[in-house]
Amino acid sequence: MKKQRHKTDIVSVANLAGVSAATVSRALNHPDLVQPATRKKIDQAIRKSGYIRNRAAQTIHGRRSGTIGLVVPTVAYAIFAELVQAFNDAVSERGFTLLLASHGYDLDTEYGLVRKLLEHRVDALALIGLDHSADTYRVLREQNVPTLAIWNFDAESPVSCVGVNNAEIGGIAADHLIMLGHRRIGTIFPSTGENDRARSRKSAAFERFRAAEADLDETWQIQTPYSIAQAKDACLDLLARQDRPTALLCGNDVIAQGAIYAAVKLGLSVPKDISIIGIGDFAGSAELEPALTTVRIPARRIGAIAAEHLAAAVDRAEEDFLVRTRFEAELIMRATTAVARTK
Amino acid sequence: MKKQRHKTDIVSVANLAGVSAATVSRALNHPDLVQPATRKKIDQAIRKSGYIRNRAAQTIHGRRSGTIGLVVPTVAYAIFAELVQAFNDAVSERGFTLLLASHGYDLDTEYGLVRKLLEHRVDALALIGLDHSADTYRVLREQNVPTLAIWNFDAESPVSCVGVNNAEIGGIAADHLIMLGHRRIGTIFPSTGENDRARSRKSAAFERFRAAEADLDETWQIQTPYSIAQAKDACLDLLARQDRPTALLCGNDVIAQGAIYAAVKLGLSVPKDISIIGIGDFAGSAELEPALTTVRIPARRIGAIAAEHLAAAVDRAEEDFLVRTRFEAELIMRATTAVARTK
DNA sequence: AAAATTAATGAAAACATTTGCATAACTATT
DNA sequence: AATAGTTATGCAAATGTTTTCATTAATTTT
Repeated sequence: MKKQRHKTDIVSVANLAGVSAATVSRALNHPDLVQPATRKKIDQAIRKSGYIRNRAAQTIHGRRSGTIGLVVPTVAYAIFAELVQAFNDAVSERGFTLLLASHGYDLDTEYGLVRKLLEHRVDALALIGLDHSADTYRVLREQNVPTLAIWNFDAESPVSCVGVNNAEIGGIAADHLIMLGHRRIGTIFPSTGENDRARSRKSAAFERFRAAEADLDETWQIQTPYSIAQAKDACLDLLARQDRPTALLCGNDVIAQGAIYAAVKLGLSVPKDISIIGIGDFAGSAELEPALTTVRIPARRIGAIAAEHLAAAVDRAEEDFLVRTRFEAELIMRATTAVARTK
Repeated sequence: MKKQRHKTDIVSVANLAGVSAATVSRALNHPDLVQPATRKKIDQAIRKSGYIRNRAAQTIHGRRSGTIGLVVPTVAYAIFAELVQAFNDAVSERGFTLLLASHGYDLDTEYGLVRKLLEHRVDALALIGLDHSADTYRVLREQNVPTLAIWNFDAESPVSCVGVNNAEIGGIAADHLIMLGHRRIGTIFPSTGENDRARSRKSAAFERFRAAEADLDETWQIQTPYSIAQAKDACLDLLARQDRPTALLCGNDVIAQGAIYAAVKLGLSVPKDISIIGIGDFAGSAELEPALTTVRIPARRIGAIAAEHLAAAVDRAEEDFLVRTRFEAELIMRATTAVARTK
């Protein structure tokens, strides 16, 4: 065989089956409208010719593209991997395919990605958080594609959202440390410039700490990206000092993991010498030794519900899609926090 | 404003700019063919109308769809998250968008996903490993879409591949343990039924162990999915026994991580009481305490090169795309393995 | 058995774009 | 100044589907 490229489109299938293209189309989309006998002929023709429908042609005709876009900061770290998986599972179960894009925490890049996904005529679009450029919000409004912000809940969000209240989460984590008697507190957060999740958590936590008149020594407040290696590194410096905090609030579990490793490496006992609390409760956090105390964000459920909302909006062809679903965060007390020792 | 849905297609832009649709198309695709002045008018019209090109229409016309498909078993665990990220970065950099699908280690599901991606007319397609159903291989051959298997290298692979030799990797890991004097060996692998990576590693390792006349007590060989929690669980049983191996070879770093936690939890010292070696060298493995000895698979580089190959194949519109790139695996000695104690 | 209804199929228009060919308006050459 | 060559643009065909409308065939009703 020379070139198998004898374009196998719907009319070649129709010819092979001895029917019209319209009938083939119907056999595929509304099988009940075509006689079983013809359907069988068509099935055989399809099988024989190795025909695969052209989704682009359907899309152009005005049908759904059958794709849903998801834009995340990154998928490399556990933070979003679980979410992506859950979202993809749910979306896929409903017959959609996922278009994935990641911007590395840069909101201008994100705008470009959103445009690209819109060029592909995604039927719906999910973003992470509510921090997005004005351009992004504008284009989403103009195109009127069902859009949903995943991860944080905000009763006044300009677009639909499914997630948790990050300020509350920061509060929960802070309260836990305060309740255990900690008054010398260190925090490790990523840059909060273009990350509303981290920003809300951090400022809420600081508020509580200040109200409790905790010592928030400047040098105990570190900034590091979401990376185990970098968090561990940063913590090695902090924890090696004689004058260190008694508790560490970490922006998320990845950072907390780094912090724990740093402590173990330095021979410090967690939680006796230092209490550590994370945020997220990612896969693996429960298995850490010692097991991580953290505030659980139900990533899988959030991802699944988000997908469900969007798929439903597409199916119902909703004009003005707007839902806001709030998930409750929950303190998961494990083994990395303990009552503060009186110094 | 009532409904912004005054379909803003290329002709409405053309009208607004006072030119023909063809000219607008050219301004977008071959800017050098249209006069700067007209280009400017068109730019303004586009800006004003909020026009976003319809990729589906281009695709249908025979142009590239601008998408590349990636089918993975899962993205939830660190195993593939890094790879997906690297692949996506590289693909995106070259102007493509990623269509992601995951099948949860089920090759029939995988076939369905591949078909779906082909319906979307992906310009190229990447799969993980070389274990795929006959249907999958057939449809890929028929459609003649540049396809590439990521993760393992095989000089006789039926499709292009970029990766490592998993048998070699299994050998490297086994040799390391043997060289350290271990003769009582436990292994923890996932089900090798539909996973050629694990299968190759495992059988190669067993070969070496047998050649060294190691004790491979049946009850020391465990099967568990790629999950920290389940691996830890399984290891708790194994390591609690009086009669336990002196070294553990883990199917990958995720499993190894679970094994380490199990050992720590039982108060065993790694590597004094038990040596543990992983495979993969995922993000975070170096930071573990104790740091994990493992065989490095350069996931990021593999993902990037894979994307590069595919993008190039698309750009050159290659008829018969076939490349095979081998990456060398490398033993990374860290702190979880040590010389076997004479019992 | 004729008329009316229903079921199955086909012809053709529509979808949003790209591109080959044709045309018109310049610019350069003699 | 007439001709040839170039450049910028428009027209219309083509891409692979779906769907409306029309037509024919089969079935039911009278």
